[in-house]
Amino acid sequence: MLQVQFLRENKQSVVQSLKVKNFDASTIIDKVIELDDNRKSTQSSSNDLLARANSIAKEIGVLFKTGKGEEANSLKEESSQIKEKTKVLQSNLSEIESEIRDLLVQIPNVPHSSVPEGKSDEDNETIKEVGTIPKLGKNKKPHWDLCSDYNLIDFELGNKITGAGFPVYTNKGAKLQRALISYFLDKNTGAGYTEFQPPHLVNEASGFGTGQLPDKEGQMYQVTEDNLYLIPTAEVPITNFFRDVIVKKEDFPIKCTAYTPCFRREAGSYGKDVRGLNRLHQFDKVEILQVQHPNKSYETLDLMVDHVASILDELELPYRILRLCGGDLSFTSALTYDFEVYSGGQDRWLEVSSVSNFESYQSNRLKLRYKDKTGKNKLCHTLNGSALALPRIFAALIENNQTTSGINIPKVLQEYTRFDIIE
RNA sequence: GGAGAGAUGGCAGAGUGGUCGAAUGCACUGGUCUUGAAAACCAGCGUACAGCAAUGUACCGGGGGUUCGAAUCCCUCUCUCUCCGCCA
Repeated sequence: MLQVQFLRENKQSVVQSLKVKNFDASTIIDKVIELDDNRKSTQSSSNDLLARANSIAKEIGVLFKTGKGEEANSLKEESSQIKEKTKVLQSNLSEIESEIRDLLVQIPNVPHSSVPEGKSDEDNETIKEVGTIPKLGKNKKPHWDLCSDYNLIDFELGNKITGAGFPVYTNKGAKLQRALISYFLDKNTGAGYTEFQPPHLVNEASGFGTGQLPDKEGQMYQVTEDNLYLIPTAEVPITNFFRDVIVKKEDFPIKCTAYTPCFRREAGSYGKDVRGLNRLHQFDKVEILQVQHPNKSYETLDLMVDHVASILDELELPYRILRLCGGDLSFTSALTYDFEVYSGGQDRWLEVSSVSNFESYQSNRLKLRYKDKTGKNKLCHTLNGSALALPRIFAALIENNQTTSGINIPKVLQEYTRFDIIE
């Protein structure tokens, strides 16, 4: 959510920048400012009345103390009239405030100046491509075939006990999964991130804090009996650690990492995108997240990108880094780099990480602030990314490393898996 | 699941109808003192909105009510704790 003050001061540039996201902000900003003017004047007349009512109450107190209670009657009369008036003003005010809020949540975050124009993922800008596309020959298989050949994942069993999109990892598949989680967490903590194990269910307030609620309610699994939601990403619980928090500026940067399963309803997905591990209702992910001073957040974004890249380097997976264009950039992000690995069995790029700077967009909603030099509270910047999402890494690893004699495990994982080949 | 207790500022903890945005202690910040530090002393120290400012208004878990006036009384919701039951 953007701040009204910010919109007032930067209307033209905001409108201009949001064109990159294909969003016409002009009318909505005018409406917000108009409502905010209205808010100010309503609040100020209400405050004047309340001030009078407060002083009447004090006067009456004095009158009663000095035994002149009967002189209070006319004051009481005035006070109850004031009460009528303020009641109306107050209800107008809360209506105006909720209208402003409703409008503000419709305005996406302002994209960073480096965000390229574009309508869809086809317009994303490839800024780096690393590694070589594997040449697998014509006997190559996609991961779903490899999974059944080598007994790594039982999709049918998952269908039986839960449904489509809930795979059962078995044998060396389960071990590889566990190895990846440990390896990712070790890499992240090694880079200074503090490890957390958050709850996998969150309450309504947390859903609002990170913006899943009220709009994207349909994307989350809900436990209605207790009014809790299964997390779609660790970002939700971890970011909400910082809801209503004022951090000390010497604490910057705050770096968190967590492994969690992620639950997504993925309503409306179909086709080759959902085959095998490509898109699941439950999947594992290790997330990294930082809270940073506004002056340093872009420096931090670069560091996070480098960090994710170093993991993919070690896994020896070919990957490319994309700068998302305005049309593909998420609602809340100012700048996002996507990581895609090449999965040789399917011959396609798979998104495995998305690293974003939200600037103060999340912080404003969360009320996550720090005290600046003059003691004023200012909004922090938040950033997060996957390091990394498991299923597509799993898919790319087994597809790219398949040989006629088995699937080779990259060196860096072997101390975690305790085997170097799946036969 | 049953019974009870509670929710106040960063923390601890007073406050049961008026001058309480809230005592006191700790923590924190600045100053005096000191070669330096500690101690002691002095001062400051919640958040939001409006305003150039003085200041005003709101907030004592959330919402509603009674009253001229509510942290304090009433209703309701949420959460936490204790005991019992169940249990990894």
